[in-house]
Amino acid sequence: MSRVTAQDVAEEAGVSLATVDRVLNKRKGVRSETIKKVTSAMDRLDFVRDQTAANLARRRSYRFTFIVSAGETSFFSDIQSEIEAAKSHVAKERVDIQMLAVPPLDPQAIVNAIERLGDDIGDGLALVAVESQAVRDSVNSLRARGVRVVTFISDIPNSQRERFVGIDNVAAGRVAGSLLKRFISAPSGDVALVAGSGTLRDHCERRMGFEQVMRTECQHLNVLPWIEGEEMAGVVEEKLSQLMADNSNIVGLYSLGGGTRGVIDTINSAKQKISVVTTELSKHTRAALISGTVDAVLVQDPGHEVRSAIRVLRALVDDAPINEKQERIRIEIFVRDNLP
Amino acid sequence: MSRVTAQDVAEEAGVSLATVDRVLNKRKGVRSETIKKVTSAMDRLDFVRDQTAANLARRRSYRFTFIVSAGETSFFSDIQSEIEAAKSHVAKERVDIQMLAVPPLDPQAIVNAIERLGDDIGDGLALVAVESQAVRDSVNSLRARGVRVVTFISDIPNSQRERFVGIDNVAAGRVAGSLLKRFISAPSGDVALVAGSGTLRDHCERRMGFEQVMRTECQHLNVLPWIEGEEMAGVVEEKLSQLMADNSNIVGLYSLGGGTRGVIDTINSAKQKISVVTTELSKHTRAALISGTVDAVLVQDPGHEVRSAIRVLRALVDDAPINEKQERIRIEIFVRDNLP
DNA sequence: ACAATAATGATTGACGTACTTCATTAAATA
DNA sequence: TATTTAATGAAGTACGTCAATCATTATTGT
Repeated sequence: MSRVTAQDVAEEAGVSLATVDRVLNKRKGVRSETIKKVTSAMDRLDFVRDQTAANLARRRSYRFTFIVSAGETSFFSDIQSEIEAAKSHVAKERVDIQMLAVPPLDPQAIVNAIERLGDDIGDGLALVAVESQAVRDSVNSLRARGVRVVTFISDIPNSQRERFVGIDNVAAGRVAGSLLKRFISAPSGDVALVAGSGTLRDHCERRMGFEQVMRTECQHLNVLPWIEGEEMAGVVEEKLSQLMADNSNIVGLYSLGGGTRGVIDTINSAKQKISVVTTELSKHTRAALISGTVDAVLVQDPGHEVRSAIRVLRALVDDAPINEKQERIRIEIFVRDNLP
Repeated sequence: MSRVTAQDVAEEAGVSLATVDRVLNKRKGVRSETIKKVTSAMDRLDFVRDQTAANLARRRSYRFTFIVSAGETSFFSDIQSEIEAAKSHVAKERVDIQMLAVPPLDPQAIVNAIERLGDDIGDGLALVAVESQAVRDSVNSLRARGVRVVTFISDIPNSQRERFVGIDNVAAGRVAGSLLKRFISAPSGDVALVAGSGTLRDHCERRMGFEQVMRTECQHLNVLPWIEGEEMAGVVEEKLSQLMADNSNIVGLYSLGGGTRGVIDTINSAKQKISVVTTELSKHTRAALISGTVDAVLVQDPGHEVRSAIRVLRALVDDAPINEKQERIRIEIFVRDNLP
């Protein structure tokens, strides 16, 4: 009925509790045949060590730092509130989380933040990375100090970060492309592309994926030069209305980053029927989905990403296996009818 | 540096550890003003009780039972292997899980299984429900005995189950409808509907959602009488080829349950270009997505559902709050480019 | 065969909370 | 004021594992 304890294993194996403990924690000073006796007893009894008791005894607690962009987009404020929510939740399990918001698109700000934190950074760092050699170096030196590092939402390949928690942005772009391909029923026409900034890796990757599909599978569609909206609704609105005035045959649009509100406003006041795919669930995109202005929204779930980053960091610290299926961040597609 | 303990709270509040404990566990015999002293001390010190230590001291362990359909569909074998995987994972946290597979579509089998288990069912049950008064009664009497019950994948409304872990099937049907609506570029035509069995609540609900959208938004499309495939590829194949022979203008198809393999085989050997939406990620649907036979697949993630059911049961036993966002099961849409 | 070394046993005190018992003090009632 | 009742304190044991210490055996090499 009650659980099998290390004491039970000791009795079954005919050794002392101390020896079982030595085996359990891989300490030296046990003959290999004794180890075998103990492990086989564990198998027979179906022993699983009680992780909670172990953590308690080890007085292990985890301290993780999140460094995120302080951008005023709804996506990053969602991320921040998800971190806050997760923080109070995992506090019960001896996990302590601190969050730092740094100016967006500023590699030096990240480096400085890491510098300033010093050892206070704790056992692990989840970082919304910006591609730059300085950040890469900073990450690598953290790893050398034994701090576990995961990149978060935006990756830095070729660094020693141990894992990337986020979506495959090239694939996201491809999804947008193949959805638009199916949504557009016109035999030919132009497709507009609205992005935030060319300096953001994830935006570039999405664009790449999107154009890949357009080029190879949609010869009947012509992708117009992209609009850089600088994440500001006003700028997007101005540039996009200009583009639509110049091109009367726009049949599709993919908005792959910030500034989606500007896109929606512009399309709403236009007369053409355009198939639209955008990014991020916000008040505006939801309303646009429901009204039919937008056909689909591609999303990465911030809550899932935050919780996943924490679980991954914890597994890294514990040298425990990672549940790949659980930690894969999905590219979610929302249409009007599966809105949460 | 180190965590705040109940002892620290006692000192801060100027009371004894015993009193803090009484407050913490809501035991009686403490004046309300003393309670206030203690809780305010907790706030000041930012105390969070260590759940792991608490569970250890309480010698609380959880025992949950899963009763699932033994159907040979890939979906249920996925579910079963996810339960197995979760089982070994949560064993470390004093959660013990047993799984029972019962013949599908058989209410009596469920009732008998519950009967036979008796108290061995443990603290909670996750049940792939079949609608029937006997099952409803069985669930209700479990609840009366203090066993926490969640329905799983398929719900029994009007029972005393405390929660349903699964997707909104009506919404799933609507998603299929609004995707097909966008995918079909022909100005008019017929739409085929393939289901497993009319006795399955989730299939009926999906059909309802689908027809809702078709009726209200797709007057140009004509939904043909549905095909009941009884979850067998052969039956589906036969009936569907007949249907396609009789109706030369089929432009869309929604396969909402089992037997998807038969659908795919039939379509592959047909010449028409049909827009297709199906359910469940399997070897076959993946291949069909990649080859372009199928345009989109609607999925509920079995791994997420299993883990969610366990977390929910645990929260119910602990009287802890449930993280609604985390536990909402999504209707996932897969196209060729976001396949996991 | 003897010392030197390696392996094992026995014991103990954490870790932070739960829960009980018994003693003590304060407040409410007669 | 005496007496009952309620509130609080003090102390201890338990949960299952970790980790350290010291004593006791086995197992080596010489």
